[in-house]
Amino acid sequence: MLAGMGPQILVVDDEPGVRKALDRGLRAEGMDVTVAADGPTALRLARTGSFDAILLDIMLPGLSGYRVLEELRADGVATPVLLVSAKDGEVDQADGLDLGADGYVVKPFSFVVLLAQLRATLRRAATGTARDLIRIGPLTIDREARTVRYDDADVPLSPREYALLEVLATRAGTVRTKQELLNEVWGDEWAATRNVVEVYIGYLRRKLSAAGADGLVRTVRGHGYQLGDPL
Amino acid sequence: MLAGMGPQILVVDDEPGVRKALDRGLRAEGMDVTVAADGPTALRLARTGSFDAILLDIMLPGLSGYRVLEELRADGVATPVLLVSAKDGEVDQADGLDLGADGYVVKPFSFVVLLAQLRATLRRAATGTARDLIRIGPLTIDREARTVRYDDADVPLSPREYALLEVLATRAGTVRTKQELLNEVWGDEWAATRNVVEVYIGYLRRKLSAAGADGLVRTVRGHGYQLGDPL
DNA sequence: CTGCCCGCTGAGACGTCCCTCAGGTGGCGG
DNA sequence: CCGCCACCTGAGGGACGTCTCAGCGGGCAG
Repeated sequence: MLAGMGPQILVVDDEPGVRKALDRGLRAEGMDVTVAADGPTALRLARTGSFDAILLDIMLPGLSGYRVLEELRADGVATPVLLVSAKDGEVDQADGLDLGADGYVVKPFSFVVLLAQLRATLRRAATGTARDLIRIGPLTIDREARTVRYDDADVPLSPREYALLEVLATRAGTVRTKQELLNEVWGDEWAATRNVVEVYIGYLRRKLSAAGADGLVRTVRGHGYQLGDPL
Repeated sequence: MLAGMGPQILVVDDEPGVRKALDRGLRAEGMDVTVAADGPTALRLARTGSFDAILLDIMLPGLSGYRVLEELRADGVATPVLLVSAKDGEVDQADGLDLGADGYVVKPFSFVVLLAQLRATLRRAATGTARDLIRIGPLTIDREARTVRYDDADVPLSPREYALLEVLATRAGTVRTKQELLNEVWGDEWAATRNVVEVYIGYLRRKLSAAGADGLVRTVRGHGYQLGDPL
């Protein structure tokens, strides 16, 4: 694999082990990798605008990844950025997506997952497609990565919970009956089942509430459920 | 939502319940839906070429979905087709992907999953991007849907198993050491662990073997593992 | 041929996800 | 105000995914 053939990737991380692993893995995928260990170096390199994507760790000594991203965007550099956040919730005031990030990966990440995100980002950039996001106030649903964020905090959902939330979110403000939800989330041939929907609404509320989102899913007695304010 | 505004979808299924559910669900997403209950009708409608995508059940009375797809492609109709297969393995001689299908959904499907596939298909068609597939002989890995097929049979893998296979497949024919696999599949900060890789290689081999693929993953004693024939 | 060591595999512990069931609670009609 | 019924919730069981461990077997070096 010759240099200059593949997409140019800038990897920014302060841990040498992570840098090395990403370097090797991405090169094996035919990408050209440049590494940086700190914020200022990352900024200087990124400003050249010669990269197709940037993998940016948030926890950096001196200048946080958020700040790097912010400055880049302020300078008009539009290179796609994938934020890499530390394992714990990594609460921060600024919403990375609002700052212009193109995706998140949460440590510890499997390389395959990171690679999928990176490829998706490159593909979007190449074709000029927008990211497939649903935004309802501070709630952000990423339909491609199947992740949910509230106020920049990750909301970990099981597949079923995610599917239920997505269905509710696609028509936020309208009431969906339990039967509709059963059909769309659980499948078609569900003969007269139990109160699965109620239980999962409960799970969803609990997890959303833990992330600070209370009252998002409201019950319309005798009709069904509804996400967010009525239309 | 007015007709004519969204993507035109043709839904072909012989079960009225499924047709109705898909019709409602897709319309709620802003798509324009036309339904057909049998193969000949589907063919007639699809030949008009006025659809953006076709959801095609394989089990159809009279004319199977495979045949419908085959005839369409023979007629030069390039409309993207998503095959919907019955719950069991649905073994068939013809490889749907070879016939020109753009994706698979296995019943019973959650609507959210089907929708994600459909949206991806529409996006690809709109931007002219190719599907992200890895093919190694009769083995097909769909990196977008994270599914694996062997000889047109679905190989169900757990996330870990899939990740391991994908990493092996990205450089088929070359030997990957266990340490590399650990780094790329399990993550970076894995201090001196046990024989996880060996165990998962075992799982992978068992599942691949159950699908008819024997000897795909070979052991290079003292070095690591390798997918397929040496280069 | 023989012993060592790498790799394989079965068993099992542990967590998570999915679903059911049986009460409890609170809204709303009468 | 009272009772019914829709909804909620805690408890629990079964299935699955993930990882560890211990013992076995077979390749390969000596």
